Amino acid sequence: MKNAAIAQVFQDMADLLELKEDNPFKIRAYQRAAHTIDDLPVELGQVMEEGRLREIPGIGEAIAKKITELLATGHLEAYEKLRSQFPEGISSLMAIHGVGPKTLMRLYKELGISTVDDLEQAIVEGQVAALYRLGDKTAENILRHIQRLRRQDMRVPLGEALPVVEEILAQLNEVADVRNLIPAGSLRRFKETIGDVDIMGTADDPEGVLQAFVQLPQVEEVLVKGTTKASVIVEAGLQVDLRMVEHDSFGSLLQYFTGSKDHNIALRDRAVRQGLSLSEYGITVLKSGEIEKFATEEAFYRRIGLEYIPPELREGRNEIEEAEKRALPKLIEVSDIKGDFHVHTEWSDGHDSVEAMATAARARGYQYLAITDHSVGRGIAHGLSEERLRQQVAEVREVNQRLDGFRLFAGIEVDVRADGTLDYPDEVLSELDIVVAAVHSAMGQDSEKMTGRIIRALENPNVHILAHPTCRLLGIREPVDVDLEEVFRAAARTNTALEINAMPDRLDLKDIHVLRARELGVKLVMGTDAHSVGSLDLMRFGVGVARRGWCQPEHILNTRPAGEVEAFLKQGKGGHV
DNA sequence: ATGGCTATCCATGTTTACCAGCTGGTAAA
Repeated sequence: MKNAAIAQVFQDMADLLELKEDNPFKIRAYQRAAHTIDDLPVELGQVMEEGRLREIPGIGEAIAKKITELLATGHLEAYEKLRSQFPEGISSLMAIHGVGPKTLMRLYKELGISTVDDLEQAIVEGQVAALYRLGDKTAENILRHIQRLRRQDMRVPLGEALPVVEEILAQLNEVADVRNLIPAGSLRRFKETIGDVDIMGTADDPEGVLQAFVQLPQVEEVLVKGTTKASVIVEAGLQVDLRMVEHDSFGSLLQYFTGSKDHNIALRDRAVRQGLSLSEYGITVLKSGEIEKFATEEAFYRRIGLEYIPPELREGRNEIEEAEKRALPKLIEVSDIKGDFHVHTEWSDGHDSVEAMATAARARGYQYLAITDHSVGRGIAHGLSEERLRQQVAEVREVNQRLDGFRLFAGIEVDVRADGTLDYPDEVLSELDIVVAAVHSAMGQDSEKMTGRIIRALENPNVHILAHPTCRLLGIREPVDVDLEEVFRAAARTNTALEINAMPDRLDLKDIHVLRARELGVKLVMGTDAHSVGSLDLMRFGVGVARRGWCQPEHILNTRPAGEVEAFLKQGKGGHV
C-alpha cells in the first residue's frame, strides 16, 4: 500500500470522527498524521521494515499499529467499523464549503441526505431552507459551492494562480493607496497547487482598499466583505481573500497566514515552553500578559530565538530545529541560474528558432543553453530523424560560433522506448554535447517494468540527464508507477543527473523527491522544457521546487559556470564517479 | 491520539464574518 492511500484512510477517518463529534484532538491527530504521511519522502513500508514508524512526528503507538495493519493486510478494522456507522461516501460532502460536520449530520438525520446529488435536489426543493436555523441564504450559499465544486477541482496549479494574483496586486496597487500588499499562504510557500489565496495588506484607509478590491474587473463574485477582510472569486474559480491589518503587527500576521499549519503548530509549541504565546497579533508574554507587536517577520522570528525561515521551508519538517542552530541552508535563487538544460525549437514542436532561443537565453544573463528537441519516436511532435538531427546540430554549432561568450549545447530529448532502449543508436548520441532521456510512451507499465526500463536508460553511458522522471501532469495524469528509490540509487551510481522540470504542470521531480534524491547523492539539474522564448521564464517555478527541497546553489548544476558544465557533459559519465 | 519532562497526568488556538432570529451558533482560516 502506498503512502497516498494510507494518508487517505486517515484523512477519511478524521472526517468520520468529526461527524461523530469525537474528541477534537483525536481528529486533529489523524489529520496531522495523514498530512505528514502524504508529505513523506520515503515509503512507509520501508520505514516499517526499519522499525522506525514511531520516529515520524505525529505517529504514536496507535497510528503506528494501524499503519502496520494496513501494510500487512491492506485493510484496517477500526476504519471499516467506523465506516459502517455512516452511509457510503458521506465524507465527500465535507468538501463542500459552507457545510460543516454539524450541518452535515442534521442533513443526514433529518433529510436522509448522503450524497452531493441528494443535497442539491433537497436545496432546489426547498427542504434545506425549511430546517431550523438554516434559511434561504444558507441554502443558496451551499448550492453555489456545490456548483463551484462541480465545475472544477478546488485546488489550482501554482502556475495558473500566480499570474492571476500578480495581476490583482498590480491593479490594486494602482487604484488604492496601500503600504503593504503581500500574498501569504501556500502561494507564498510556492506549493505546487493552491487552495485559496490570502493577501495581507496595510493601509491608512483599509476599508477603501477593500472596496476597491471587490470592484476589480476580474472579480466574478463577492463571497464576503467586512471592515477588515473580503473574499472574492476570480477567474478559474480561484478564491482570493484580502485581509487588511494594523501596520505595526504586519510581521506576525504575515507569518501567521503564510503557514503552513504544521509549521505554526510546531512554532507555538516551542514558544509555550519559552513562556510565550503566539497569535496573529503578536507574542504574549504569559507571565505579564503583555503583548509585543512585530512589523516584520524577521523581528518576529528573532524574538523567539530563531533565524529567519524562508516561506518555502515552512512545512513543519525540521526547519525550526535548524533555525535554532542557525543552520538553515542558503537557498538557491533565480539569479543563481546560469543556463537551461531543456528547451525545444521549431525543429520539433517548439515555436521559435534555435537562434531566437539562444539570444533570449543570453539576454537573461545565461552563460549557456542546451537545445534538446524531440527524437524520432515522437512523431506527433515532429521528432527529428537522424538526418534532420544532423542538420540541426550543424545549425546549433553555427549559431554557437556567432554568439560571443555564450555556449550553445547541441542535444536531444531522446525517447526511452518501452524496453529501455533509446531512439537513436549510441554512435549518433555520442556525437551530441548533451543527451536528455525521457519517457513519453507506454506509461501504463507496472512498476517493475518501468523501473527496469528507466534504469537501463540511466546506464547508457551517453545519457547525461533523465527528464521529468515521474511523467506526471498536475491534474491531468498521475505519475507513472516507478520505484523512485531504485531510480535515485541508479542515478547516483551512474552519475546521471535527474531533472527538476520547471513547467508548472509538471514540477517533476517534486519537492519531497528532491529532498530524498539529494540524500542519496543524486546530481540535479533544472530544465524549463520551454517550447517558446517566453517559457524560459518558467525557471522560477523550478527554483521554487528546489528551494522547497532545501537546495543551495551548489546542489543544482545550472548554477555552475559553463566550463564546469562542459566538463561534466564531456567526462562525467565516462569516469563513473 | 500525540507528546512532553509536574507523566497511573495534561494541553492541544483564536478571531472574524455570516446567518437566523434578535444573541449565539456555525464555519473558515
